[in-house]
Amino acid sequence: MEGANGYRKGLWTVEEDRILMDYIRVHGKGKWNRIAKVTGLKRCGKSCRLRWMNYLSPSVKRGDFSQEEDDLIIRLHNLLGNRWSLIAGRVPGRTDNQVKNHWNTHLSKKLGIKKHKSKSEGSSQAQSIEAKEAHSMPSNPDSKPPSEDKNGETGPEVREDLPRSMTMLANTQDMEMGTEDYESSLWFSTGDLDLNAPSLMQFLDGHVLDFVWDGL
DNA sequence: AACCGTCGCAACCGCCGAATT
DNA sequence: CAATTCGGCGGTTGCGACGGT
Repeated sequence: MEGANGYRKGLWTVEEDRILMDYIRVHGKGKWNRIAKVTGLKRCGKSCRLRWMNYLSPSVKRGDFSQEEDDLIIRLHNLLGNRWSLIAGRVPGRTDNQVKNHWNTHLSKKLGIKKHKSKSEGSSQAQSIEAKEAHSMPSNPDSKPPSEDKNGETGPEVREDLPRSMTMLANTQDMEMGTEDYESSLWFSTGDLDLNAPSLMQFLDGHVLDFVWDGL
């Protein structure tokens, strides 16, 4: 159970959880590598951080994903690919690990998406779409078709205040989300989508969530 | 009841960029 | 400025739970 460096591995015990929570209550988050020294906990800093972020943090929502969360994740994944931390940042109470697991175990099956083995292919583009479940997406029979937009707007809107790529992003709210459309909607390459660019981050913070919710 | 295969989730690993020394 | 440390991310693995035979 202990690695060569003396750190424990595997599932956390109740006692370990308690020690970690006590530490964070007193010292706050961060300085994860200090925890082992300060508390005697035989866990590396990374493991402590992960345990807190994915399980112990009071902001983490437990339990099944709702249909709304599923739809939101599907749409965000469609936009962002496997940027789990970005996606999770826009699904309240869910962690990147939760979102990633949920995608890999439930949603990718639901959508008929196969994972490729190859690591180099990365991102959502590494995934192929099986035609068998075409038009099953978003698999919620109650979900409103995009055409029933709240404003009754029809057709893509060109936003002149945004770069072209942003406009295209924004217009994805009007996508028909059949599986084939899902595939074809992956219009960007990871190179096109520089998520570290401040403009895009501002865009995401200010816009994406709005239209994502509107589209549900 | 025992065995076996599958599933789902928690945790680990390797890598990278930022911050610090 | 180089080396080291730290925090974060995405991909992958390990294992317990569960269902079928």
